[in-house]
Amino acid sequence: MESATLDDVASKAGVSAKTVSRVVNGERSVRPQTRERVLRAIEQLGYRPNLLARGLSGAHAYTVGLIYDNPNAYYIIAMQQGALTACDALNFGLQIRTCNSRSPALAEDLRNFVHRSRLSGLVLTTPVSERAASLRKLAAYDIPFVRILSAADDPDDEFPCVYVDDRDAAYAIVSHLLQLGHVRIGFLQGGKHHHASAERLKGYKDALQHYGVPLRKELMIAGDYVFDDGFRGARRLFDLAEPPTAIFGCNDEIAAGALAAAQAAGLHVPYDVSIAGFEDSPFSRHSWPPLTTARQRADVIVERATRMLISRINGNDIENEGFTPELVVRGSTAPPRPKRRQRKRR
Amino acid sequence: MESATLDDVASKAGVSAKTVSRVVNGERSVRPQTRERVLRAIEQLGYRPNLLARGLSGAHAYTVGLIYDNPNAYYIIAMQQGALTACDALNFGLQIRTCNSRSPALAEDLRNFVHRSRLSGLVLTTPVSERAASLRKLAAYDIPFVRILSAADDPDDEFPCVYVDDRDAAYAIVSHLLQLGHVRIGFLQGGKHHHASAERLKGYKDALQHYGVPLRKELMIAGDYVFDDGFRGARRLFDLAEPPTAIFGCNDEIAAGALAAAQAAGLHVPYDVSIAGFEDSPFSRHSWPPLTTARQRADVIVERATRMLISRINGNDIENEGFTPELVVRGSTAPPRPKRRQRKRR
DNA sequence: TTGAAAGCGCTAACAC
DNA sequence: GTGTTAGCGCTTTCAA
Repeated sequence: MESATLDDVASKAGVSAKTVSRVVNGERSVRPQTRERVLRAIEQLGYRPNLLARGLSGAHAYTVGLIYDNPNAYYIIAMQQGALTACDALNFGLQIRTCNSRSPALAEDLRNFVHRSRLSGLVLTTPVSERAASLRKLAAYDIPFVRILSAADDPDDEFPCVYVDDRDAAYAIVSHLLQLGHVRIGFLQGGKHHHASAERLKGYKDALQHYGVPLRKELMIAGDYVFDDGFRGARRLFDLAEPPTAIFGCNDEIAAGALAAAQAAGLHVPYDVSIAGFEDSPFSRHSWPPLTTARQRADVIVERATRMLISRINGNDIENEGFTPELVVRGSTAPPRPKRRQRKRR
Repeated sequence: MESATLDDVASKAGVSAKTVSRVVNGERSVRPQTRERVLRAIEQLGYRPNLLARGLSGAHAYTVGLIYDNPNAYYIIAMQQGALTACDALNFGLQIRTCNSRSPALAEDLRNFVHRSRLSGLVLTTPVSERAASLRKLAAYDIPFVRILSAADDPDDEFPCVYVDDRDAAYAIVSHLLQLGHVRIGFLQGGKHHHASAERLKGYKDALQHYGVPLRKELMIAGDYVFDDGFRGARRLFDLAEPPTAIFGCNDEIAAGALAAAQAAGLHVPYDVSIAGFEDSPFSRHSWPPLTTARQRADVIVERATRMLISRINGNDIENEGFTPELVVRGSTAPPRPKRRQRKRR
């Protein structure tokens, strides 16, 4: 009942163990005909390589690490799911690890982790993937990695990546609000140590500019990706002499905080104020009203990154790829109340 | 830089490799004095056992599996955290796996998983842990496991477990509502394939009975542990000729659905209706108002279960242990509005 | 393009 | 109590 061994396959296919090993690992130097025979034997015996033996014997453990520094449970689960899908498909193991992306010893911590488990490489998610100095050290340690990062274009630098166009997605959300007729749109920023925060802010600014709406400092509130900052930030916006008619929170948790603040202030969403988030966590569907947001397929993105990483480890480089989160309109956004007449451009 | 090997430690301590192995694995038959010497050498060399070699060589891989069939991201993350804490402390690896607890092939799926990775044992969370027939098969396959289950008392059957007293916790929540003066208390049930649902229902009934409040069929609504069922169930309650003044949702997601339904119906929580949940997910703090709930320390519970499992694998059985989730009162519950005079007992 | 031999770091089984 | 020997299933030389 235990899985067949490499030797079993070898004798069944009438070749040596080493040849089977070559086929399993996709090495070139096997005659197609031989490869066929081996593959058939593998199929028939239901052979699956023993990761422990591979790892013990080889230069690396045929296992990749997924690194994150993120408190968002939904996001983590989605990423794990994506990484697992790729690893299962490619016969790799997966190790999961949190880290402190702001630690000065980040690169050393990751190196220890890699060496201890003899990992083949790392998938680095934001914001770990944005610590440039640490990345250079990792490269110097000869640790393969693929980054997931926030960028409007392929950075096309020395390190491979999957890039997510947060700017364009934020632009789409703010455009949606502008098209509904909103002019005063509050922006609750995310933590400064995420590059995505700056990108989303750019998207916000670009959209306003494109629609000819002047930027107002008092409508842009600093904060972090947490409920409480969304709550406090929104309250500050509501307290303005001329409060915004719409608020864009840099992620769903911030938006949920803003929603709570609106409710606490006796405001009706979306009639008194529209609120939009970012991420499409289940969270955004579980509020009332449900949140307009940008669907970020963390599972797909991480699966892609993991496949890129494993390909690289196997010696086949794959080109960088980009994703753009997609606007999802729900009940939390609606046209502003027609108090006084509002200009609507374009 | 790579970790020292067992042989390194052995030669440093002036003993054989096997003796070091014995010390590392906590076997009895080592003279304290020898053990001391070995431990010192381990310390000095910063030795950490190579899990791959252990697994390849030994009867099992010194790795346990955490099995769940649960869509709740917060819950999963908390469980992973707890399992990881225990595994790190005890030098075990951890593999994480979802499964379909209702599959007829559950036991076979788990066996394949265990054999493929040569796992040492499994931590089974609800509802996987409640599939009695599959459990018996696992035991027949000689796969060690520890269950986490919902029970008011130690079941004291043939299989080890950590038991969570959902009944008592539900009793506490309903008592809290009764003490506030609520008499008509709606109950939104959780999915029938979770034993916890039945336990929480019992707690609800027990509390009503204890306070002399008659049970009303129309206040108890069937459903599953999802937002939509909470929403729909609450709406049915609001539509009653005499709607409840309080609602107890079987978990936080159900309660969030009820909260949304209240808001959609223009009801103010807690002034028009009180709502309580169960679980203390971050979720319950991120709604408005925040939810009264029962704090279920999934991380602590799973850590305990994992430690029990590893102890058993090492041959030292540990007694079953129970936990009771603790009432957390937040803004979503308050005394009912004094419409007409309400009897208050006890 | 393929194969033979050696060994990864550890534990099992058995000796002493 | 402690040491010895063999071998887990695979990859890495290196040779054919």
